[in-house]
Order: sequence, then C-alpha cells, then structure tokens
Amino acid sequence: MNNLQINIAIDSKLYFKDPESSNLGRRIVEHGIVMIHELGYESFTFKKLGIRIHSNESSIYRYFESKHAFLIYLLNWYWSWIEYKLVFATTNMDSGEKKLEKAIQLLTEEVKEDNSFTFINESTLNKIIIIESSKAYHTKEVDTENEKGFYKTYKRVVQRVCDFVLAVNPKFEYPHMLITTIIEGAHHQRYFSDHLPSLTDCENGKNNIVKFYTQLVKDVLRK
Amino acid sequence: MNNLQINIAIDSKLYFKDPESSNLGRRIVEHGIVMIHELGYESFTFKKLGIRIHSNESSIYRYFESKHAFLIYLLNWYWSWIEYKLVFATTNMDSGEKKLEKAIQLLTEEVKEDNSFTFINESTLNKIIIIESSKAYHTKEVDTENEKGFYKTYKRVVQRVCDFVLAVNPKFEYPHMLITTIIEGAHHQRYFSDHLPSLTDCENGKNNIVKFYTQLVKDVLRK
DNA sequence: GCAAATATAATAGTATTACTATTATATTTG
DNA sequence: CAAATATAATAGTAATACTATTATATTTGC
Repeated sequence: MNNLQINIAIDSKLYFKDPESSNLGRRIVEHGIVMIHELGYESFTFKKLGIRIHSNESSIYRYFESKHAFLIYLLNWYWSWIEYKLVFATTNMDSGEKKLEKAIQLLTEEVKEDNSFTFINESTLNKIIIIESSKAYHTKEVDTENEKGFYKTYKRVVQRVCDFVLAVNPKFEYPHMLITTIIEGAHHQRYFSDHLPSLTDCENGKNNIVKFYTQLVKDVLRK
Repeated sequence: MNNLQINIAIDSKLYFKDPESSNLGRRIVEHGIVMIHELGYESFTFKKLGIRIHSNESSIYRYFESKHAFLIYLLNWYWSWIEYKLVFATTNMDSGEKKLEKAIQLLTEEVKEDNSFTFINESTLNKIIIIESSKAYHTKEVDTENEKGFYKTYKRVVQRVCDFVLAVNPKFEYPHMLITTIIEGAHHQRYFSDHLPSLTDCENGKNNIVKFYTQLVKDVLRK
C-alpha cells in the first residue's frame, strides 16, 4: 500500500509470546501462513512448520497454545489489517454513500499483497481466511472463546461498516445481517468460482463479485 | 409434514453399504446425527458412535468410508429432503413470484421435524448443516470430490431456485450468487444469533432472518 | 432343516496428531 | 561475565482415524 511500516497490534491474549518480538516468531507467522495455504488447515501441523523453519515443534508451542489459537491469531491480524485499510480509505471522504461503496469494495475485492507489513503475505492470508475462517468459529468452544475476545476484531470491522450503512439509511433495520451476508457471501463466491463454479456466476471473471454486492447494497438500501 | 413415508434416494457412491437397508445402518445414521450435534464434528468419532449404538467401530466402517464420507452422506440426504419439500411446496403454484418467495422461506426458516422420514430428525440435521457443512467442502480434496458428485444435490437445489429467479426476472445476471448468498447467509445468521449475536440483528427473534432475505430478493430483482 | 452366504462383532494393530514435560544448549542482557 | 531468557532436542502420552483378521451370529436358498 503506502509502505508506511506500521505494525498491526494484536491483543496479547491471543499468544503466549508475541511473534512479532523475535525472528523465530516472525518466521512462525510468515511460513505458517504459507503452509496452511499449501496443505490446508487439517494437514498443517506445528511439527511440519518446525521442520520448514528449521526450528522445533515445542518452540512453536511457546508462542501459540495450539494450532487453533494460531488460526485465531491470523484471523485477528487479518481483520485488523482490513480495519486499517478501511479507516485509511474512508477518512476525508465527504459522502456517506461513497464511504459505504468503498467499504463494500474493500470487503469483496481480490486482496493484493501489501508491502507495509513485511513478513506477512496478505494475499495468501486472505486465501486462508476464505477457506479456513469458518473453522475458527464453528466449534463447540465458540461461546467461551467469544467471551475471551477471539472474534472482536471481526466484530469491530462489521460494526464500522454498519455505521456507514446507518449513515446512508438510518432507518434500515438489518445492517449487521446485511454486512455479514456480504462479507461471508463474497468469500463463498470466491471459493465457489475456483472449486464449485456452478454455484456462482463468474464465467466472465471474479469482478462480478464486487459488482453483485455493490449493486445489492444499493438495491437493499434504496428507499 | 404429510406422513407420506417416502424414502430419500441417496447416490450409492456415497456409501459402501446402504444404511437404509439394515437396522444397524439406520441406527448409525440416526444416532450419528444426534452425536455430531452433541459433540461437534471434530469430537465425534465412529468409536464413540459404536459404543452408543452397542455396535462396533469396524462395523460402521462397512457402511461409510470415513467420518468425512458420513458427513457428505448427511449433507446429500438433507439437500434431497429440502429438494423434495421445495418441489412439493411449489408445484401447482401459479405465480413465479410466489414460487420464489416460498423457496426463500423454505431455505431461510427454522427447520421443524418431519415425520415422513422416521429415523432422521431433520431439525437436528439442519443444525448440523448450519454448523458443519462448510467443513465438508473447505478441504484440499474439493475438486476430486466434486467430480465424484459429492455436492450435486446441493447444486441441484440451487439450480432449481435459480430457475425461479429467472422466471421472475429473466434478465437478472447473478441468480446463483443471489441464491447461494441467501442460503449460506441464512445459515450464518442463525449461527450468529445463537453465538455471536452482535453480528446479526435478531434481538426480536430469528423471524427477522426470513424477513430480511425475502425483502432482499425483492429489492434485488426489482426492475 | 441345514449348509452356504452374508452381516456383524471383537480384537488387535498402525501411523499420525496434538500436545506436555524435561533437559540441554545457545543467545541476550544487565 | 554471570544470570536470565530463548530455543532446540528428546521423549513420552492419550487419542484419532483408520485397516486387517478372525470369530460369531443371522439370513437365505434349496
């Protein structure tokens, strides 16, 4: 993006030792992302990651409690980054409609690498979010983990965009449903277009995804 | 529903031995559904199911190749049942708009038990679909499994509803995106309202889900 | 009514996973 | 340079997701 070299701040509850604080920690995150993308969450293990980064399984456990906790960390990193992009892209915009349109674009478009955050490949991370993030909250432990704040970054992003929705149409009754429908929907469409194309309408490319959801918001909020 | 006592026909590729053909098979499916609901997919095992039904782990493997294959079987059963309800509820309807509205209602409303299919609790199965179905296709094996027809029942349901969409508005460009957005979206909303309520707008109950998506379809298809 | 075929149960075994615990060895820091 | 801390190595555990083999029921066809 702007080569700002800022850091995404992640709640310290989400790790034992801050991975951004050491070379090993950064290697865990960097190559962890690549390996989850390559192997899928199920086949990814800390043992394999240890081998890849020439470190040890047990050393990775000193940063993250579990594979699941690592995924939660990545999710929060991702949504913090999206939040940053969202705020950056919409401040100083005069019209509410434009802010909302920008937000929808940001949430539904293809993610490109952002060189402001050196050791994380955001495009790869986005692919992980699309494929694996539902596994992070579709568990028996959701409720306790929700209380611990595991999903708060995502909820904050949703709330910010809801505020845009309400600025455009203060009487609209279902802003959260609308925004989560769009975010999760766009992720599904991207996945379907790669693997189950008959469930989508992307014969002419994935640009349709942004177009579809942008139009949907306009249609739904039209008074 | 109508106590018709019909059978849902499941493609024989989805099992080794047809579970509907024996008492053991029916117990596997019946209690498998209950146990996945109770324990969640991750903690559910064939060993535990064997104990519950006073049978043996290895006997269950004679019906289903794996835990994953069992989940795929349940998914296909569910979508076949939804397809049956869809066709049943919309035949003899005169207006395309009404067919579509009925379909959206069926896909987004709460599922009640249907006594036409004795040993399967459809309401419990629906809860499994909501929580676990994304795990069935978010795997590294999607493409080969898609070729084997693992997802075809779901795709058929989507296509049927798309046909309703196109009957209402033949020029609409994104019928598949619209329908999958609604199906997956409604599942998400139901889950969120139970576990992450700030991501939805169901303070006044889940009836909002049907209302929201019904209105959304109307807004999007309005010319 | 009985043998053959088939279904089910029991037992044992495998490689792997997702960890934990302990100890040894680097590396950093005051 | 010693103390503190970080990392690596090793070993171990209970459980998972299966497979294979054999034994015992149960069904069926004649």
